[in-house]
Amino acid sequence: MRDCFYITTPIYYVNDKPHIGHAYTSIASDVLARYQRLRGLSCYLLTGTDEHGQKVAKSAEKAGETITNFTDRFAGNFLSMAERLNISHNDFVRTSEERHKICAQAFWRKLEERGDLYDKLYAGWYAVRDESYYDVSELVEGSDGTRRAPSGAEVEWVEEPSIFFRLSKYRDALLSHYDAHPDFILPRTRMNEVRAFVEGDLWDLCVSRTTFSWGVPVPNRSNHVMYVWVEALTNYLTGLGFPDSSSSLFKYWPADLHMVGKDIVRFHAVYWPALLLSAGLDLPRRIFAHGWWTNDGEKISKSLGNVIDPLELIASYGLDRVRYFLLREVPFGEDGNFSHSAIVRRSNEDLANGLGNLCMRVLSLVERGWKGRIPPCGELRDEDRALLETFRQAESLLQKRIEVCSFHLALDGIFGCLAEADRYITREAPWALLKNSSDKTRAGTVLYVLCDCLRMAAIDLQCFMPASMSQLLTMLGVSETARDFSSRATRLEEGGRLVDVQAIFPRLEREDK
RNA sequence: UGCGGGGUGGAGCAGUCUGGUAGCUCGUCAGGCUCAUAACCUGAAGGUCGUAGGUUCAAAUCCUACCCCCGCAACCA
Repeated sequence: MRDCFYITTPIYYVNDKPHIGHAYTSIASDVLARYQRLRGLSCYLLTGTDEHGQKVAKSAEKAGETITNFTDRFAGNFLSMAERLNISHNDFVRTSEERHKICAQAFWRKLEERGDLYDKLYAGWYAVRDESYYDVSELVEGSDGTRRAPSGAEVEWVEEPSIFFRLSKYRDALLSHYDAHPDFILPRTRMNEVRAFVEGDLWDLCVSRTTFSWGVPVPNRSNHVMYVWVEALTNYLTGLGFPDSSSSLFKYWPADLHMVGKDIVRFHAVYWPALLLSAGLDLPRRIFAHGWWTNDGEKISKSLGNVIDPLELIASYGLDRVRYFLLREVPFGEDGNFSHSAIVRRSNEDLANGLGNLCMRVLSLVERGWKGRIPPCGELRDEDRALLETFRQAESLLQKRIEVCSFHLALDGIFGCLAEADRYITREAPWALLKNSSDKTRAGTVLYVLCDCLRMAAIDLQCFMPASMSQLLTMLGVSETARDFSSRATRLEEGGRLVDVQAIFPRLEREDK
């Protein structure tokens, strides 16, 4: 088995400030990265910004800034978002960087060497706004009688010398790859969409532009810049030092997972694999396309003014509640609805009443009866072993679910164990045992079992809520070096001292909004 | 028209791929506990799983037809 793992987020387009969708993609990727690291794999997580294209150039102009100032400013926003979200990325690629230019151009030469690029005078309908060409069959008539792209963008007849990539040549190779790797694109519905697209007519892709210059120049063709998508996708290689194959990072290729939003599946599942085949590089192992958020049932859009700022959410609720909510509330891959009442409810029911309260009821008894030291574990009864076994077995279930990005089920499984622990403590009633000095040994055993279960749950939950679970593990006296999955099999040290016990996830006031 | 998503007890959802006693959270009602973050535990009421056919020993789950709801200018995960 490979001992390393490579996960990427998309590179975010720097045209505006980060919103909940960017945060969502990054958090999901981060959970996976942390999970793999806790399993002992060396995991590389890459994120960054996409800074080229006519739209950025125009936005900068509109803002009265130089392009460099403009992109610095917005890239800074995305970088600081990553920090505020506690994203454990290893690198942050900006496509305006020199190393990216080197990478994209080297990649281009590979396509050229393969003979997959050719010149052709392009004559057709072009939408400036989409930076995309459209076949006449795709055009629709607008209400004013003009021709428009499917997106509604105005199109104009353009004739320009262009460079094409032989995408059509890779149609069969793509289809057989999909056949051989049914989990290449998840969820399955997205795979079906992609397959339908490829099974239809797959045209060659126009991959250069001469109408603007804010992009990576095509090698030896100074008046052409690369089509943004072809260039942008190569960021996943830039991050590993491509084309320097001696780079120590190159062992991470191919990517184990490209995390993307459902809107950019086609670029990742069709164009990118075809380009990689042409360049003679291995294909990524998986592409996961997640869904979108609505806000109180409404589509999120700037014109409706209901954009959700992730930084405001963190300020209101705290980071780990937000991370938990986003991944627990909705089956990953589907669209979901955000509302303030929903995040308050999740926080209170699951985190405060469930996990937080259980911790407090266990730890306060330990403080009271054993002066804050983990009690000795006496003879285990069947019910004790059963609970411990529940938590031990949770690991394999967690793995299966994380493997396919079923975050909501992964969390549900862990919280199901915690609910079992709540039933156990009620049944065993250690507070009652504690009243009788002859039963203290038994009470200690029950609490020991519970502390050990909390330890395992906290280890499992670290990837979702790193800061709070680190706090909990510290509280339990678990050393920094005993918090990975291999430590799960060890036992909590008897007599270990609890540290700084306090309520995690205090209840939130219900917000009726 | 088309494309995509969805219709499961009062609310929000899971389960549908791989058919086999209809499940979760919230809410309601009745008990219990009193260690705990007014938390926790037990029990109850409440659903012909959009409709109609079909396949099957068996269908929320597979097949067919139909009905209804949401989204589809731009920005955008």
